[in-house]
Amino acid sequence: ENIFDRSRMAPKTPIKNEPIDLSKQKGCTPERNPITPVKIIDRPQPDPWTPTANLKILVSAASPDMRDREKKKELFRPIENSEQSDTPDSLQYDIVDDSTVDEFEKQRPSRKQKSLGLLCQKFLARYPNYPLSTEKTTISLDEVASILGVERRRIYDIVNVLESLQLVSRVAKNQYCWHGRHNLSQTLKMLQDAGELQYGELMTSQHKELDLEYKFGERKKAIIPDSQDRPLLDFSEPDCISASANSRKDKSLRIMSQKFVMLFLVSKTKIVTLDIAAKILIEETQDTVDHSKFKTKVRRLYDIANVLTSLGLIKKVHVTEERGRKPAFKWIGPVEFPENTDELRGHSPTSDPLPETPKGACAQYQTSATGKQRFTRHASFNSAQPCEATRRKVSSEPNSPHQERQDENCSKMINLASVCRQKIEEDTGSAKKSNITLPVSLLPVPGDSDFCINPLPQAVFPVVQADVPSVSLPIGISSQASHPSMPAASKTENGKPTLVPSQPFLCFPSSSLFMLCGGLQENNLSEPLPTAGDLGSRSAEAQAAAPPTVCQKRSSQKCSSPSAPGDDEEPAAKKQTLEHSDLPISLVVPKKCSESPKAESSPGSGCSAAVHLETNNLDLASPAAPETENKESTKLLDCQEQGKQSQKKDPDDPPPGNEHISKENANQPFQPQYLYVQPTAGLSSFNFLFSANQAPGAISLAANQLPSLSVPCVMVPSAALASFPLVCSSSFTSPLSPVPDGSFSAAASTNFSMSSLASTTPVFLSTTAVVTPKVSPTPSADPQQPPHPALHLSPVFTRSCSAVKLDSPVCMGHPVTLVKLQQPSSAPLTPKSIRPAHHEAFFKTPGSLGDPVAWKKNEGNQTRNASSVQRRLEISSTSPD
DNA sequence: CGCTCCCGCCATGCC
DNA sequence: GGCATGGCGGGAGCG
Repeated sequence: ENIFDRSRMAPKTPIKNEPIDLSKQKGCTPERNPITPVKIIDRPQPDPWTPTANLKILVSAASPDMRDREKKKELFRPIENSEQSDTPDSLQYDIVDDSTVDEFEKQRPSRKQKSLGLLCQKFLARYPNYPLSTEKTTISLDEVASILGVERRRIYDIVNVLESLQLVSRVAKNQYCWHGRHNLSQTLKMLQDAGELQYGELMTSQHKELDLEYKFGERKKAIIPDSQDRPLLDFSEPDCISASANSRKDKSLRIMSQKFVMLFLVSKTKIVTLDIAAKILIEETQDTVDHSKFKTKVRRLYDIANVLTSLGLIKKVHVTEERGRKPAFKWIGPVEFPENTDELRGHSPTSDPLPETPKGACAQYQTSATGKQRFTRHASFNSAQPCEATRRKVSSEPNSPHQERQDENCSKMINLASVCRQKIEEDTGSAKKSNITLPVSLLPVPGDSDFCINPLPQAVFPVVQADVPSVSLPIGISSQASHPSMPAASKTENGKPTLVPSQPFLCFPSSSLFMLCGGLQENNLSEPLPTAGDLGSRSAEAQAAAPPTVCQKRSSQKCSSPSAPGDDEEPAAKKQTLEHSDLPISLVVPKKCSESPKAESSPGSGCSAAVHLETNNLDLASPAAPETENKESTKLLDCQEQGKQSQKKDPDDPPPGNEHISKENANQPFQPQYLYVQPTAGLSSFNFLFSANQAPGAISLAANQLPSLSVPCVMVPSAALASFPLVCSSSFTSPLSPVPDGSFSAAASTNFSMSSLASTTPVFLSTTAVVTPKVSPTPSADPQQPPHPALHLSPVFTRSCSAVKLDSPVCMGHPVTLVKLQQPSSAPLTPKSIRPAHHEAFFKTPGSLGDPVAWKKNEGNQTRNASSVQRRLEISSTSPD
């Protein structure tokens, strides 16, 4: 009763201050009153009588029904706020006073009730997820604001995020059109593609790297390739197209939202920590990031995250790292977007992404963009925005057909994707740069050959011939299971690349995939190794080739083939463990591991030291030492992969006991092994993998440097590898001591096993991706190390190595994960060093590749276009810090 | 005390 | 100048 009184009285006096215990109230009345206007809540002291107030009241009065509905819905909604439902204060309150319209505020509904997330839910509750195509729902910002009882500003926050996913589109001033989720998957797909381009490399390393990087200071640059490229972008302006000016700023929330989503889509683990996201999103970069800026970004991310959470696309989780627990969000939305064929389809140069794409916008977009500057992925991405901006200008016209707009958007996005593709293609073709990840689309089906044919072949062959891939490493990919060996050819489902038995090489288009199994033809198939799982999480499909026999088919699926004995998955464990939802996830593994000495065991190689280093990071899983390794190794990467798998299986639940699984895997002696060759300059885009299976001898290159000709190899876009942890192992046969990596590698952990053979043979491993990440850390950790360049695998390097060293020890590149280099680089060879050396190798080597032509062409550009890796290297080298 | 993130000031741009 | 948008960051709520 008291309450009532107050309320009544209240209207005139600002009572709000009074703290009333809502909880009490709640109890009182269930909802009786439908009518109460929700809002008004806090209206401040200002008199109730203000014009606005009246307006609001009127509005609310006008649509009580709606309100009710909304309320109810809210109540029912589970969401995180579920608790609130228990204590639905605000709502309840309203109800309570139904009698009093004024209701002034019920006292403040706790902060939670005013949260953007809840507000967004309310907002979403008003509109159907899948509206009939026929009906077009327009949203009036003012109306919604008043109904929901919030200021418009808040509505903008929601709408901007929704707009980034195309759930709504702006029709005119103050008006938005509700599209619902019909296009959501398409949008996500586009974002995913764009994300791969943009952040593909990152993915792999993801957490670790990022962490590391920033820990060390290098951070973003290294991480984000684009930034380097494009100078301008950032928010600043993309020059977009046609038009007009775009106000850059404006869309930042939208852009941020898209980028944020992209990060999830690209992330293997599907978990993105806020700080990492913030760092990545702060494009600018390099410099220090001012703390304030960072904070601001984080605030914005919370805003976005709240909306995405309401949409059911992400959920909050915590990641436990070395440093402690960090807030993070996990993607719980759709992961795969099957339908779009476009992507898959290839990228014919000309092809538009979508046939349907409406007009010109796209075309314009592309052209303009292209013309203006080289695209950077980033740029491209941004540029899209501008378009929107443009559109917006126009928007004021109510007339404009919504549909078109939407289409435009879509088309824009698509265009972006296409543009990116093109760009990539170009690069690829030219063999320039790099490592950039190729979008999946790039490699179409085998049939398409465009892709394969052009670029690949050339590049490939030469390489082989020229020298062997210098580095061949057998790599074991932790991932999935091991398969029994299989013939080379395999392909993936979608037409991903395939191996043709006859052919020596495989091309994998997408970054996603990866499993490779090299079948060695003659070489010694002898033991075919099982292939690895795919790395690419999502891509399970992608797969690999396996040694003859077994795997051929795995095509699409991950390799889950039977072969994998239970383990399915990736043995590797990442250190992280994901917990389902709530639980915190621990990314980190015990640090100790790093120290773990076990690894050292590798016998004889001169390089042992080097190995060790790596080992730390990597787990070696050798059959022999599975056990030891297992533990740690498991930790490593699994998360990612497992996560993926799990996702596939169960999105929500992480695979049951990642660790367990991983262990199992670990146990298994074999992991697929591949040899990885780093991309040479010319080839930069691709990575070559050779099957590890082969007998060491065979592979080892024994005699010639080129032993391999016969060996089949797979080319993988660097990006793809990025995802992998890396891998190498020479023979499975004798494992070196496995060394678990203490560090967690976020992404990729892999197990390596070095076999004795390895010892004899020199192996270099490194993933490009890996490298990158490392780099940053490295420097920090170690002072620059001039030495080591080798790892790179640059062909040249390799060659030399091979020639010289064949017998020698193995040098491994780091796996991505490695984060830390805790170890002092005891070994000279350590991967760390990789970077610096690279440069030279990179640049100089062209010849080595074998693909002279391409190479040359590119050369000029190359510098500019240096692959991301290169860039990184450069950067790092250049700026140590 | 730190994580969240609400709130609203104020800049930007268009009309 | 007014209005629509939305960047931004102070500082409060909450655990």
